[in-house]
Amino acid sequence: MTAPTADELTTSVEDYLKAIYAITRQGHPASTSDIAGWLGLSAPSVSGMVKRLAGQGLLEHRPYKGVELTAKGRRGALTVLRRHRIIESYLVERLGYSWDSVHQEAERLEHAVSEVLIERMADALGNPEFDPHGDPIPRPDGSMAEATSTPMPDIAVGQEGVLRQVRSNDAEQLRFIASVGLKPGAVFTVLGQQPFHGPTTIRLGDTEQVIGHQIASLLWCEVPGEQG
Amino acid sequence: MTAPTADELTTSVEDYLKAIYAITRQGHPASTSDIAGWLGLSAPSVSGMVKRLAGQGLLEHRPYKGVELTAKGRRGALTVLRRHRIIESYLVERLGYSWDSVHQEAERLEHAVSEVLIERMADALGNPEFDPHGDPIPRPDGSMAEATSTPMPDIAVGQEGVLRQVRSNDAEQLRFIASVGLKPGAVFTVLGQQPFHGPTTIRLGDTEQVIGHQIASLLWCEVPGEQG
DNA sequence: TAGTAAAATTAGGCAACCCTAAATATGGCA
DNA sequence: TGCCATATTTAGGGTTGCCTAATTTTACTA
Repeated sequence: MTAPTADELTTSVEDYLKAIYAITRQGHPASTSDIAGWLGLSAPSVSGMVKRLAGQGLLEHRPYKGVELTAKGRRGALTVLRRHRIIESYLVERLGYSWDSVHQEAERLEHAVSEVLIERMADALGNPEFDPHGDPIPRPDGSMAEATSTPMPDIAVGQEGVLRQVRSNDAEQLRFIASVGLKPGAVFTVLGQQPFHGPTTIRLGDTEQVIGHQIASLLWCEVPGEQG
Repeated sequence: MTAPTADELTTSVEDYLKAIYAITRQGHPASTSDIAGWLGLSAPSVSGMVKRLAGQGLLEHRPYKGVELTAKGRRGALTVLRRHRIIESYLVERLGYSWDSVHQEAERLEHAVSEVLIERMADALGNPEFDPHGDPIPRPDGSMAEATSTPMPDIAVGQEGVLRQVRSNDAEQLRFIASVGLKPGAVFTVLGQQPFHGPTTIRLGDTEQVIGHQIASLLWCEVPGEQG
């Protein structure tokens, strides 16, 4: 009894949870400097906040080792993530934002929006499972669809892929992409990927194509058998 | 040159400006306790904040006398008010909120929304001049349409009025309102108004009607000659 | 294993805002 | 005109969160 969870996290707390969630996705605990870098804060600020959050039961802190989210912290992070991605989806679908300009707006709104509004937006959109960036949207219960597509530059060399979505509204770009023979459903094999945002080389039918990073990262592809 | 205005007011500051704007609408300066009452804060808190806001050039403070907005302060207040009313309009029009449930949501969003988003929502709605409560929406330049209708309980006794809008989506309520002979365009005279949210008595044609406050405040009316 | 560079934490401060208690100014009434 | 209730402001504190400087821990390397 007494103060059960007192939800209502502050903007700062929500940002920390999101950051830690994103960092720990990689599998290892989040270090103080990881978090500081992610949020653009000084390490001592993070140290202090981490202590407070651990005190609230939102994360587990092993001093000098790093932090991980508790179940409660993860719940908070997923709630914010759902808000963020629903907002992005809504702004793109209903208010004409381009998918690459919504982030900043969502970043501020996600802390101000009520659960009711999020669910109304979600309903209005037909409860989408993926946002305009192709990232899966956490469901209200915290579960999430498997991410099934990947930007072309992230596909391992040698892998075969199927183009699923072209993330651009730019007529010029779309025309170029079509001109090299790529359209949703196209099957290709990745032959090479230069590092440092270099071009991707693919075999498409009988031809080889070299695709610059800017374009390649608009091409979201499914890699057969990638799922668990 | 140098720091021109450094816009970006905090949530608190925006709330103070809105409150002071609303209070000073009545013509007289806003007293510390008026503001405290409006915002639900202690008088000393307001005293302190007033000093800070005056320092920022947002309002003029005559100690022990009260405060008024400067041009800069008024601009801030009208910006927030525009945001608030556009948001309310959008939520009602596009996301199925009832006009009496949007206030709280708008109260939080108005501090998080960008100017771009507000203008997109406004465009999507066809740049409305009035919000779902009948209040005029400040234009981006700060000007505002004249408010031409008033809720029935706010009409002075003896005044004649014309029903312009029934602010309800509730079928029951609409049926009741129609049953007493009221429909948009109906002309009536206010015979009495009990205080403390008491009923309004009107003459409508040959009959007298007593209308409870809940219903009466849904009835937005035009009072001939009220405008300037 | 000692030594040191990097990472993390502690110390000490600051700004925004809010609060209660204590002092002070105002303005109306006797 | 003087007194007093009321309104306002000043004093003194607390919290959240961020920062820089100093200290401590860790972990890698010689």
